[in-house]
Amino acid sequence: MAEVPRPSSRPLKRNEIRAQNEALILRAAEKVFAEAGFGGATMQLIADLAGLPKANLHYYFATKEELYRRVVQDIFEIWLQAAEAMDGADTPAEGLGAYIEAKMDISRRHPDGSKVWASEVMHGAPVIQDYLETTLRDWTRGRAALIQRWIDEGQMAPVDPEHLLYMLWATTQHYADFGHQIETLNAGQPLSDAQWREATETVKQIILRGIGALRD
Amino acid sequence: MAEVPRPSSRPLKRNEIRAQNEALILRAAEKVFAEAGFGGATMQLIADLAGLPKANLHYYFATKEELYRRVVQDIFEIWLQAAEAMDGADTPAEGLGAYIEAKMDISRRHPDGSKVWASEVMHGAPVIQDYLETTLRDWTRGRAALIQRWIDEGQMAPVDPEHLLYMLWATTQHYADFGHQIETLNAGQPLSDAQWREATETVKQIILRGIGALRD
DNA sequence: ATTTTTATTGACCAGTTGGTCAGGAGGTAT
DNA sequence: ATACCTCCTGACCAACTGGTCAATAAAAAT
Repeated sequence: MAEVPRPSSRPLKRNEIRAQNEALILRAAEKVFAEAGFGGATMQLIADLAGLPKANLHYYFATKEELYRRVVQDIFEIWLQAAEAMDGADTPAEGLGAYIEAKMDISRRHPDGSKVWASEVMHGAPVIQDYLETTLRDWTRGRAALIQRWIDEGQMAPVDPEHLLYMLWATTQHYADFGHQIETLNAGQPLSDAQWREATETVKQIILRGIGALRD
Repeated sequence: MAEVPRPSSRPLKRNEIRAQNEALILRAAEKVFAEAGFGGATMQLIADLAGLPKANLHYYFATKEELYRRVVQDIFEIWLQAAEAMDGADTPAEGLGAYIEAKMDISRRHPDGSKVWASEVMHGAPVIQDYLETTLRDWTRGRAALIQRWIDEGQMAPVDPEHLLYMLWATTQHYADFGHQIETLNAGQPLSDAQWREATETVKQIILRGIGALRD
């Protein structure tokens, strides 16, 4: 594995050193955890990818699990932020369309984070169970209520809001989590800009039409 | 972990012993691989769950990887078989509807296998890459052609067939792979019969309507 | 009955892993 | 300058892992 280069090499202040090394380690950890899973990842691999001695990792992150937890939290934060695209929209087509676009964009830009999250949930969420039960549950309830409002207003068909949300998550995250499979079926090539656009449009079209949010 | 009991305890012929122990080990392995990932799974854990000494596992499966490969192949076979539900259908509503139902059923009955597959693909398909490039690629091409035929016949809207397939996989498998998350959001309870039916119907409705395969 | 093949298992091993630690280097404040 | 705090790292270790093996039991074939 090639090392991740440091952004620059001018003299560093202490604040910067900490911030920079943590970021460096987190980036390497995200990749290694995504590729090998928690159990398959080793601190040595992460250290090599970050270009630091293993002992240095333990200086910034006491345990492998602490490092892992940070990686999982980071992707969760990114998703929460993307969810804001859904608020402030008047119509389902607008709100859900923007949410789909935001999540597809994240799948493209943070495939490793998505995989780590998927892996964590698949294994029973041993380290982020509390997030599921608090933040995620609240978030889901709120958005389900928003969707229900749209249904009550006659702006979309009466579908179960939670299952609709699951469908959005499943479909968008699939492009990150199963990216390798998609790439293999795409003649071994990563999706091009145009293909990502087509994927996003297809997903939007099928779902928005499927819930009767498109006038046609 | 509690042991998986042997089906019966009458005197066994050699054929039966082999078949029974392999099945016993495979079932335990599927569960452990699903819960811990390949790297996190240990032969000792699998042995304990199967109720056999670890050395006995190595008698039937030479290496951990060989055992793992068998687990992955098994779920793949199950999915291929389910795909036949799609053939012989005259309309997209019929064919895709049956396929969705079959895949939802598998997600419910074989959640562990689905997770192992997902994990394998997420980590770059190190042991089943050839399957992706041969069987899966051929299968996908064939079904995409079938969908394209439906489009050409005017039986459904012109959506990209491959992205539609990805959407079917993503949505149905999500109920297995992210089952823990769904359960957590469902007040910690597994989905009931009625909830599984509602999930299946919601998925079918949104997708079939989304591709214009439902007359309404 | 005896030989041969298959199945079983406790004990063992070499390699790897997460994590520790003492000692030193390098900024920062006084 | 010097005392102090943060940062760095090679060497080390106890625990665990996949896998081996020789000895034994059980069944099948002769």
